[in-house]
Amino acid sequence: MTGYAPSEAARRSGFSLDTLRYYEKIGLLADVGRTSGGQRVFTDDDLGWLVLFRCLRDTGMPIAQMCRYAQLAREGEHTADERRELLERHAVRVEEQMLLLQRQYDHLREKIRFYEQLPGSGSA
Amino acid sequence: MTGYAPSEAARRSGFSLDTLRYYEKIGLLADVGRTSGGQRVFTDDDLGWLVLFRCLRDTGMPIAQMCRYAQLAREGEHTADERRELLERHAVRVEEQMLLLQRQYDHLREKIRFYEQLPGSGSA
DNA sequence: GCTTGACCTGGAGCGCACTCCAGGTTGGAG
DNA sequence: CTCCAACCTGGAGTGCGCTCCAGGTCAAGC
Repeated sequence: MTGYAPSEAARRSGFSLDTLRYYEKIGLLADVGRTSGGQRVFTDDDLGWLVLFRCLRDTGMPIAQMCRYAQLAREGEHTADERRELLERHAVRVEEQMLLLQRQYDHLREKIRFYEQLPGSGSA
Repeated sequence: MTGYAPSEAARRSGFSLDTLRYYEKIGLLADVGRTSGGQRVFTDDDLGWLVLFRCLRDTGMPIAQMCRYAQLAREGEHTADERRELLERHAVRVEEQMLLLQRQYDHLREKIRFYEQLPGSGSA
């Protein structure tokens, strides 16, 4: 049960201090420990959550949906199915996103090739 | 030189009418034709630009950068190199984005597999 | 000629996800 | 004991990219 100072948690998760506080304020990150003086102490478990949030944010999940996921997890084991489904649906959206990104990347590369082969055309 | 009504341009480009007007207002789309009565008429050339903007937006280019690109194109052939470089740098960022997305997608799939194999654990 | 749906303008408003701030507290190093 | 960097709070502000609105105009079909 190692404890991490806010700055350390920020460093490890890649979120800013303000973002960590914000995530706690909106209830995404719950029950973060405190010192007697009121300063936050993040556990390995908190860090695990942050790594998950990093993954979900990087793949474009809205914060509201992450809140829902976290809420379900807090409610206990019986929500495991719903949580899995939520992640599965998200994964499908990510697949679509990846396909679109690949398609548009190909367009972009084609456009660049056009510049390389026919330099100087002013049209779009 | 076919002309398209705003609603048709919106349908073909996937941008909303408001977005088309917005793009014109900020100078991203310039010199859009008008009827004698003041209603917009989009040309195939305009549509070509919109398709490019769609590509750049879908790959995450900020609007300010698209404006810069469009501005350069308007300045003439001598900016072709700069335009190509701008697109190239963007393409590199897109590649990084695709790698990150793939990595985080893999994490997500791993997480889902975990739910499928060990249903019911409450931790993150 | 009249109707009606598509279009026009300038400007305000929105949703998201932070980010910053002022003014005060904490706690480890020396 | 003192110092100062790191931390705390509530709340305001920011940046982006649209999106919506009111109040009016246009133009194609009947």
